[in-house]
Amino acid sequence: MLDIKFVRENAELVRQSCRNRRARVDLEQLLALDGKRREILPTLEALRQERNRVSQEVGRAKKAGTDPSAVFASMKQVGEQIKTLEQELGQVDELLQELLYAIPNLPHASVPVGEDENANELVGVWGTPPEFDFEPLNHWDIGEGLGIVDFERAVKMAGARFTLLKGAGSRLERALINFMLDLHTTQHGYLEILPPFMVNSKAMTGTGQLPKFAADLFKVQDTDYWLIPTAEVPVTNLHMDEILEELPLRYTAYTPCFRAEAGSYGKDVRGLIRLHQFDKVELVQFVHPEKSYQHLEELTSHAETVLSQLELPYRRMCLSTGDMGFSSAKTYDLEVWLPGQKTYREISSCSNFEDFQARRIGVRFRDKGRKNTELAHTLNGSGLAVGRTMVAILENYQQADGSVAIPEVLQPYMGGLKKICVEDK
RNA sequence: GGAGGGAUGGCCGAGCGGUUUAAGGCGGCGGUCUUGAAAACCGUUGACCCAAAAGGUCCGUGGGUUCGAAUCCUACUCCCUCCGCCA
Repeated sequence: MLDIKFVRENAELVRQSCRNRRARVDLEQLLALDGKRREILPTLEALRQERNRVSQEVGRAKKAGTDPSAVFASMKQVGEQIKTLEQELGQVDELLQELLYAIPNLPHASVPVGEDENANELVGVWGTPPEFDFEPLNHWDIGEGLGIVDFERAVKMAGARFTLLKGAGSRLERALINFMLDLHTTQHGYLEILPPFMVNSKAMTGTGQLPKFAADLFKVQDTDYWLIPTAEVPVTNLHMDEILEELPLRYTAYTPCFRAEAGSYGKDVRGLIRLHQFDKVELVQFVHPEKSYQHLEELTSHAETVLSQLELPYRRMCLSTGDMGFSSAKTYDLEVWLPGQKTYREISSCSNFEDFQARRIGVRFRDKGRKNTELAHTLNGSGLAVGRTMVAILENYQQADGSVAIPEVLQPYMGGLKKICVEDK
């Protein structure tokens, strides 16, 4: 959520930003409501001041033994006026809030302006795509060939966009989770969190999934519980309504992620790329506003370290205004090379939300020795999407005989296994 | 699921209709004393709205009663204790 004061004073900038982000927002109504609010407030406060003053007088009179009841009739009217204005203000506030919630974050000046992903900017490319002396397979053919992924049975018990892993596949997933968590906690200074996998509406609103994107989420019937679409939600809400004493704070969390994937019919229907449930290790930071872009570089490099340690070729993109997430001010996507599909695919998304989420969640901090509180900046990034990392390993490490080599750093997590062959299933 | 108890400032905790601009304590900060520290003593110390002052809001959340609500009524949420069930 943007600061209403900022919107008021920079209406044109906000209008342009919404246009660049392809968001339709009724800014005129918002500004009109803001004006109305600022009209009501002084009147209301003057009346309340009057009521406070007279009430004190009544108290004093009663104590002194005189009869104060002469003012009661007129004060009753004041009370009624206050109630009327409060109701009016409440309605204005509610609508104002609703409109404010619908405005996407302001993109950082360095973000390329553009319609969609075609306007994304290539930041850099790392690693060399492997050469094969055979035609590399898709990960679903490799996985099924090895018997470590079962697409059909998962569909029977759950439906489309669900899969299940078996044997060395399950273990590889588990190995990846542990490897990533260990890397971030021991090398990058993150504290591991194991959060709830369901959260309430307030938390979903805090990070920006609600109220606008309910259709992308799964909700538990007859409750206020939503399945988390990413660990970003519980972990960023960790410090709801708190004044932090020390920054930066770095958290990492493994969770499954649940996404309704509404509107993605026909996209990535095969394989492990787009599922209703997938595993992810997330990185979240709470940082000082002056340093949040340094931290974005740092956090992104932490995600990149996972890729480089796994020796997977990847590139970094800076998302354009049209392709960025609603709450983000700047986002880098890391895209891993997939030889079976001969393309780069998103495996991590690292964003600086500046104070957009912090304002909704109420995360502030106080500089040592300072009196005022200030909103913290929040960031997060995938470090990494585990299922897609499995895809990348299957495709990049595939061998002519149908087996898949295990990246060296994962071998300790696989009980020393160097290669998944058909007989290992 | 049943019965009972509770929710007050960073924490503990008083207040149960009118100088509450929320007592007191702990913690934090500043000072006195000390070579330094501790102890002791003195002072100070919530958030939010408002450019600021003045002022206003906030005692779990919403609604109500009243001239006036932390205090009374009401609904909801959450927490605790006991019973039941249970990995």
